[in-house]
Amino acid sequence: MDREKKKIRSFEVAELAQISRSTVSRALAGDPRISEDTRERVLAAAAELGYQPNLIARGLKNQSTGIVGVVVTDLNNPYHAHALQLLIEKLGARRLAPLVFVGDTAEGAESAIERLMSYQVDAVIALAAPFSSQIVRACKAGRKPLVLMNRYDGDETVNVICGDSISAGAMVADHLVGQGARTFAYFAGEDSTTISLDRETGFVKRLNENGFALSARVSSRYSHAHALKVAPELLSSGAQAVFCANDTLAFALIDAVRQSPAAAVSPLIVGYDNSALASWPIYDLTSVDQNLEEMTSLTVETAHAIVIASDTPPKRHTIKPYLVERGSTRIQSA
Amino acid sequence: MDREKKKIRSFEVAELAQISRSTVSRALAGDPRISEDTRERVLAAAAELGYQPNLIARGLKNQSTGIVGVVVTDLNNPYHAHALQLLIEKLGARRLAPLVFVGDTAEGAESAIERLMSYQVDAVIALAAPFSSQIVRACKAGRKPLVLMNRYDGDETVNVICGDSISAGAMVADHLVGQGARTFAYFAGEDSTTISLDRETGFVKRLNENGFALSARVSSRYSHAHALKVAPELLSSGAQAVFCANDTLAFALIDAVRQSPAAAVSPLIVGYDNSALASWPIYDLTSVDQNLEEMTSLTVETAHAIVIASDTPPKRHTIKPYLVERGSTRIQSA
DNA sequence: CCCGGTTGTGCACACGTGTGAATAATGCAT
DNA sequence: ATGCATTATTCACACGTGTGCACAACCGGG
Repeated sequence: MDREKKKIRSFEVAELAQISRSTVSRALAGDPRISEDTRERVLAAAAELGYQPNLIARGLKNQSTGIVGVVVTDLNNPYHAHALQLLIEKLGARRLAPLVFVGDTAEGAESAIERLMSYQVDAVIALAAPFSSQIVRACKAGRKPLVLMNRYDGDETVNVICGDSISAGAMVADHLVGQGARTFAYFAGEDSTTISLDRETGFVKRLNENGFALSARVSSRYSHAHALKVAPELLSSGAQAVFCANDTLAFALIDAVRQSPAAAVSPLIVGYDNSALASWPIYDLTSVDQNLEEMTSLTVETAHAIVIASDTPPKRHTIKPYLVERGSTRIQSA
Repeated sequence: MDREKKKIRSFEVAELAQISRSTVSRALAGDPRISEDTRERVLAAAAELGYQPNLIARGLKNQSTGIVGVVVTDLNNPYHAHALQLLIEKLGARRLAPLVFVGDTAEGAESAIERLMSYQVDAVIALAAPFSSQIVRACKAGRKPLVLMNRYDGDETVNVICGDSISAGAMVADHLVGQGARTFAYFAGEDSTTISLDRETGFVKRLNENGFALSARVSSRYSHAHALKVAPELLSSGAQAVFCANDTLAFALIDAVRQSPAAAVSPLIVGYDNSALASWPIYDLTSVDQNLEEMTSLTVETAHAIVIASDTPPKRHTIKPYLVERGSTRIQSA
């Protein structure tokens, strides 16, 4: 074996191809000024040595590293984990590399951004992150383009890719009314982000248009245990249908119904995120699918456009979600 | 506002502090040759300008970027997602930055490693990745130190941090015997990795030592849907206790019992990974906890040691898992 | 023969940092 | 005053790459 091949720089390739280093660089970049036969010779030499360009050096010279910072909050939430996976895959397809940080607290997010700056990332993607105001401020201070996914901020100068929560709420209202429900409740999450509120307002607005109103509203932290504790309060309202801000809340609500000593008939229940668990027969939960596939595609596409041309004007996109109907909103046979 | 602060290099700091650039570098690095008052002046200037060193340039010069490549397979598996989150947090605490790639296929893993090489990562962490042989080969070719987490390979030259699957299997056997079970089955996963097999051999060995044997064995892919389909075959064996290679398989088995028309008594069931869902009342599953907290700590510690001193000899560590007992292995009152 | 145009290649610099070697500054004893 | 030791600072180079500009080679037409 070639025990001592230590480092293979463009210099070694040039040496083997009997040619200057600049020509190697141009040949690999596809510069038309290089003749066809020398290009072939360079490619052969590069392949033989297994040359891989040093992207750190290239990044220093080009002032563009091809690294994209990704800030995420809680990977224990399967929805975030799935989104991150899709982002990583789609970034990779465009030859971008994701530097991932967890910012689950305000100062954590801020320090994550600072470190991303030090690594000269070409752009930052913030994934459903609270503390968006800190992130926006930090990115603006460092002149780094920012793409907010599923979070939006008043600022008009940042890119935003967002689900259409208002029409999702309306869609759910229509579905529940169509299934025959007449009294409605909303199981809210703790966060006061615009996105989360939009789901509720879209829901309530469409209910009103159909001549109905919200008869109960309970909010909980986004944990199964806590949601399970407050769910009985919601059930005591006797609403025939409940829209939950989150699949986790919906699962807890279903569990609460099952634990309830009075074997009352379950309300119709709709969740949000269409996580894997929703399709399991034990829950069989009707849920709103945010179309993460398309959302992440658009996010990466936007980030890529910025990396290519840094003067790309900020875009604001909206993704249409769709409803996946399952057993939890089917009229009970009994 | 300082609209045109454009770039702040160490040069600008030197200029403000009326001093040379080298002195700035040494002052920030804590070189004892720098006098105390000039150091203070440098720190003040750096703070005033908000100077953040360019880690790309530093990486080029020092031949050490502080970037660690992380290869993961499936973030939709909550166990992997949780592990990744812990890894990211602990790497950050040691001022290392994770460049994350998904290698869910053999050639995907290989290309991920190649890209990591191009970015001159200081080390590679492979997280429960199949195709470990390709990864080991690629890292060896690029002279990159590798830490395998929860996967091990015959190769003695790579670092390995692994759960003690054999003793976990024994622990489960003891627990089930103690709960009064007399006939046993194993619900296996599809993969033929040593780790997965060790769980079974540890289990069977301890059963034998106690005078029992395995009466049934069924294997399935690691998806809820597929496991649900093959579960009845396992149930038909009539075993009083089932050890599952995975929480996912255990959940599917529980679902299968519930769907079963013959309202037979459920066997005692034990899972593996202690995922969040296991603690939900609806499953209340006894499960083996691999102690991810400690496992990720040790993984990062090992990677860090390599970054500091690249001649650190390869270590092989084993983490003791523990059993979390819940309702699924409690003797039924009925 | 000379000159302008075309084509292919090489020289030298820049990106921002860390660091060995050299230099200036200072104290101290001769 | 001068030589020597110690200290504080600066000079210049290296890391590996891309690229503007100069330059060589060649060719054809006047």
